[in-house]
Amino acid sequence: MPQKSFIPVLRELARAYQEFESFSASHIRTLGLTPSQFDIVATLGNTTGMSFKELGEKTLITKGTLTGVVDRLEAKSLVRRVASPSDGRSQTVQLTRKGEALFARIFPAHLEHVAQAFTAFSQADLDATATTLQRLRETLFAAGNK
Amino acid sequence: MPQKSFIPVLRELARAYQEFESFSASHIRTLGLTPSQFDIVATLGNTTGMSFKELGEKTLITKGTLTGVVDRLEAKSLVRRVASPSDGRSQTVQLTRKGEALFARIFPAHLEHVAQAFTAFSQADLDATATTLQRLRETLFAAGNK
DNA sequence: TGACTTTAGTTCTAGTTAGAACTTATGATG
DNA sequence: CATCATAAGTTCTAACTAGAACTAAAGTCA
Repeated sequence: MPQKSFIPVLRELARAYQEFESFSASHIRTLGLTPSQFDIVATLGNTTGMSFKELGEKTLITKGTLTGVVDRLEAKSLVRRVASPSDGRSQTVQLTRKGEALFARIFPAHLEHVAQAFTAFSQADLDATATTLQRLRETLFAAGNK
Repeated sequence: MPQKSFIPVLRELARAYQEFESFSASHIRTLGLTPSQFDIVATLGNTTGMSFKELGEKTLITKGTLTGVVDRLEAKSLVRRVASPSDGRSQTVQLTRKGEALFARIFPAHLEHVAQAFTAFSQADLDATATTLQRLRETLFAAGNK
C-alpha cells in the first residue's frame, strides 16, 4: 500500500456522501418525511410488502432503528405491520392506501429533484462512477469481513 | 440527463460510505471513543487548537451537534474551551495534555487499521478514485447551491 | 421428542444528528 | 455614534443511530 494516499479518497467519499444527503434530505423534509421514512416508503412502493429483515437490508437501516422508524410511519397510517403466515417471528410491512398515495405523489418528484444534480454527467460518466464506487465498496466490505 | 442511470451511482455511494463507516467505527469504539469524538481529536491533533466554526467545517459536524460532542470530550478531560482573545463570541478548542497523549496513541493505530482496507488499490487507483469522487461532490454541491 | 442453536423483531441506552430559536458580540452603514 | 444586520456558540426538540440484551419462534440434530 502506497503511503497514506487513501486519505483523500476517504475525505472525498465522506464529503460526496454528505453533500448528497443534505441536498436530498432538505427536499424530502419539504415533503413531510424524514430521510429514513422516505427510504422506507420508497422501498415499499410498488411491492406487496416485505419483512423487517429485507427492508433493513435494502435501506441499510439496522433492525433496532427500523422498529422505531416503522412505528412512526405506522402512527401516520402510512404503513402497517402484518404477521407473516409462514413464520411466527416475522412481520410483513406494507404501505397502506394512504402510504401508496403518498408514494405516488412524492417519489417521482424526489427523483426529478435528484436528477437535476446529475445533468453534468454523461451516461459514460455515470457508469464509470458507479463502477469505481462499487469497487471501493467491495474492497471495504472485504476488509471488514476478514 | 440520461434516464435514471444516476440511481446506481447513488446506491453505490451510500453503500461504500456506510461500509467504510462501519469498518472504521467498530475499530474506533474499541479505542474508547465514538466516531465523532475521534474525528474531533484527530482534527485537533498536532494543532494549537481551532474555533468551533473551523472544527465544524473540517469534520462536517454542524454547530448544534458540535457543542454536545465537545461537551463530552471536555467531560473526559480530552479537550478544553478557551475564549478567543480577539473575538468575544468565539471559543478555541484545544487538546489537553491527556488529549494529546490519546491522539498520539490511537491516531496512528487507526490509520494503520484503515490502510489495511486499501491494500488492493494502487497509487493510480487511489488517485483516480479520489478524482471521481471529487467531481461527484462538486456536482452535488453545485446542485445544492443553485 | 428434547436440547441446543439460530433467527426475527423489540426494547433499552448513550450518543449523534439537523434545524430552528435564542444570546451575545461584531461589523457595516448612515 | 446609533442602528441594523451578520456571525459564533448554545439550547432545545424530534428523530435517527448502532449495539447489546432480551423474547419468542424456528431450525438442527442426536
